[in-house]
Amino acid sequence: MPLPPVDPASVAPPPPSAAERQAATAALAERITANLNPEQARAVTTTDGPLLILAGAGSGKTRVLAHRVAYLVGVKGVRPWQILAVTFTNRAAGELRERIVALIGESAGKDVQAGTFHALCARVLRRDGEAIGVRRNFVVYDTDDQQALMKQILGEEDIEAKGATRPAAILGRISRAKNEMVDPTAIDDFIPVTGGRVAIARLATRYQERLERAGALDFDDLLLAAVRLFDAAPEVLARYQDRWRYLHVDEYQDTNRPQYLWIKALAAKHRNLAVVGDDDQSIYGWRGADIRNILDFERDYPDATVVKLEQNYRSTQLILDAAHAVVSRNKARTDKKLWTANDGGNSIRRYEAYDEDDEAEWIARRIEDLTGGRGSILTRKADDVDGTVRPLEIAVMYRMNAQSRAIEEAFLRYGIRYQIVGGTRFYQRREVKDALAYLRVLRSDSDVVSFERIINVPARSIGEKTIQALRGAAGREGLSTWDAVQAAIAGTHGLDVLASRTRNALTDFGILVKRLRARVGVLPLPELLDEVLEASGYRAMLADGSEEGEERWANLLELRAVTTRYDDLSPEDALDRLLEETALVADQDSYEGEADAVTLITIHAAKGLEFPVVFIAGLEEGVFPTSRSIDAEREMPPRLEPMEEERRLAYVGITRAKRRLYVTHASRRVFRGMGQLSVPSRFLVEIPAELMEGPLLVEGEGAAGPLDLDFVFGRNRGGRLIGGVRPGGGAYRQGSGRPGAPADGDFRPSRDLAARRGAFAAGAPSGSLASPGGGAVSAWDDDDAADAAYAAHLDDEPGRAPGRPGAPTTAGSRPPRPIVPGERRFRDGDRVRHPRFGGGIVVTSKLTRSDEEVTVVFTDPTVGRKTMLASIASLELA
DNA sequence: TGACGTCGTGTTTTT
DNA sequence: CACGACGTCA
Repeated sequence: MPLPPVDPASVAPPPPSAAERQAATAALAERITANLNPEQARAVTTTDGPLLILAGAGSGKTRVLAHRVAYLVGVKGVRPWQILAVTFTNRAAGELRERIVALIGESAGKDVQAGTFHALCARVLRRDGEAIGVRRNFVVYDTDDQQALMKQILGEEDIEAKGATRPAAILGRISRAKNEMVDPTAIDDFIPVTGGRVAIARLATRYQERLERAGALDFDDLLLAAVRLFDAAPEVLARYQDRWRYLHVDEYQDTNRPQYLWIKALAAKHRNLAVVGDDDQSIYGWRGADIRNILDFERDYPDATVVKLEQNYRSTQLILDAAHAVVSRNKARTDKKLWTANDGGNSIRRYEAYDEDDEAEWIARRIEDLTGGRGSILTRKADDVDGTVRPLEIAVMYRMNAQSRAIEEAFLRYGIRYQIVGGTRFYQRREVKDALAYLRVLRSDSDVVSFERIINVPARSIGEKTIQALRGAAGREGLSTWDAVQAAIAGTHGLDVLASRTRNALTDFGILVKRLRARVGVLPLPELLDEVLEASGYRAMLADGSEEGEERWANLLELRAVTTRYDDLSPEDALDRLLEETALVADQDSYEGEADAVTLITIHAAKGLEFPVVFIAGLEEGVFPTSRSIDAEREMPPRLEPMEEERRLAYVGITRAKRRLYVTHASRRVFRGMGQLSVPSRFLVEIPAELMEGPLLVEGEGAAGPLDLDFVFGRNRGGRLIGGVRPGGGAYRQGSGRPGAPADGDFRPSRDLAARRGAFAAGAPSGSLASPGGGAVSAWDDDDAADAAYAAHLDDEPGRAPGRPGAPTTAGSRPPRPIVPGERRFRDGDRVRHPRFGGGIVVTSKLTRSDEEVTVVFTDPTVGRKTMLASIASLELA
């Protein structure tokens, strides 16, 4: 702990007696554990030896970690820098550090080593990597860089890059081998191509050679090299073992083999290893995470103390019940159940949308209600959160980034502030990568990928042919890329065939780089960046008056702002740090908890976050769970792990919600430009009906029903079943009996599209529901049955039964709503069509003396929001 | 060489 | 749809 400076003039107090010191420490220990439950306290005070903390979602594990560090420092007298905390994301590391600082103060807190595996390994390698031949100034190649490199190799090997020979696909196989710690240059893995087969080992060999020559490590190599270093250089390992005596690993269930071995090596000497994790939240299997690492912890460390944190402080019991109902279907998991002292909570609200735009609109309207926004139909407080929620308390989560687009568009139309986390990551934007590539070129002669990235950006007439000549010469003559450029300028090393025009261009480029290099270490980093952008002509290139150029320039200014963060370092160190950190930082870390905006985020990226209100969109078979997991399940023999991982992902998503959860799905969705019909996700079905408004399960039609359907997804008006989902995942549909219409039978949702269309046309849309009132209702109408009932209740409209009797029986058509004098013809949420303005949705509608005033938000953004009189505008229900 | 159009193709999640 | 590969023309 920091001590106040000693004033020599003052009389030093007598040193405290041993007894006094002991009492003070005990008091501190008391204070640290005061606000913890007994299990949390045990996790905090069990400081020595291996410790496994099984921490369920929302059980306060970050709290435990932070308090544990405080306890180590304050009570056990451990020096802050002897404590290592490894997290999975930079954001988690930052949060943890913040919490620690809050507990033990800035000066001690900042010395605690907290970071991701990748960042820590990079740091270790930067310092000691030379022992295994890793250059001190290595660069980290991200996915883009790797692909650029692999593309080169495929070109040289004359392999057509498509399908399984796409750079990404090949790199995926190489990465998988590395994650399993199999040497990719020696694997027996081939891709069949027309007229032969491609050996992955050969491409991997080339790839590793290139990385080596470029002085680069990819993400996987960062971990592998760090493990290799500890293995090959015991004295280096010993140094780190003695420095980091108290080890903590967060999200242990997500560690892969190299990470496991790295931490195991570090822990081998002092054995003070505390790992925190939850097998139910293991969602990175596709990246090599090995759930066995946590399941086998007790086998690895037989003397381990095991603490289970099962009290949840985040969510309502209802939300926990829903989450548990889903995840407990998994076979591979340790049995456990979270509980909470929080109240029961609101039902989960479900909405079946017509398509993704309708889904997005519905979410936007719900958010208006929740926040009391301008279009809100709620004037009364209907439950604990409605009308009182701030945008920052809301998150919309989805399975894949592509889903955010429709939601963004709706938010734009509704004027809802939002922030997107993830997606196109900032440091992956072209202009940002270009600028960073310039900076990397200033630091390295050999970074081919960066050289090739910028050598002709902005255009300086150095084309593909020239680049290939340079590359060829570098390979042939063993030159660095920079030396190859010099050789081309001088016309040596067989590079004397280039036209004088290109030689001039190269000369100019060489002068530019030299000039900029002379400024490194002289100019402060932000000014160096200015100089780079100016001298290279990059700024001029963007200043073409286009909107795009402006946007890109704005991004570069943002990058410039980042460079000012390293003001306290020397310009040279600042540059190196920038390059290091930008390679290892994802945009996930850009999540701003403070901005008053709705958060749009993938479930993966949302892990570790919590929100009072959560929407999960796109709960459809094929989207969530993904079609890949469904395909895997259908393989012979079936592979069940992908589906179990999807289920865990659903669990993670649900448990992000503190008070209110909304789940949505669409009955049709445009995917890669093509409309697809969708069936509700099995995860929706797995949530017990009584926890949801708008139950999916129809009574008496469960798995044991006569048709052996997992659930029924629709009935026609007569209450006749129109289809359902088979236990194996296939779908069943009932024929309409009409001539020409398909007959009863099974079909496969993801393959037999024609059959699905048949099912769709046969009776009713896929999402028809039995309403709470018992009548049949078509949910692609607009709001689902529960929603309609809810709205009816709020509107206090007599004679409006829930579920809107008289629902259509034929897809696409809709009975006209009768015009009743003195009664509103349009209701909030109605989809309408206007001859000139196209389709839209009614936002508000109110009766005037003699007419009805309808406000409609049209789908066409150029039309926007319009208020019109129902008697004049030829507005029709769509 | 570079600008521009057409065609084909693939799609999760991220350090 | 959105992006990259490839072909054509200036």
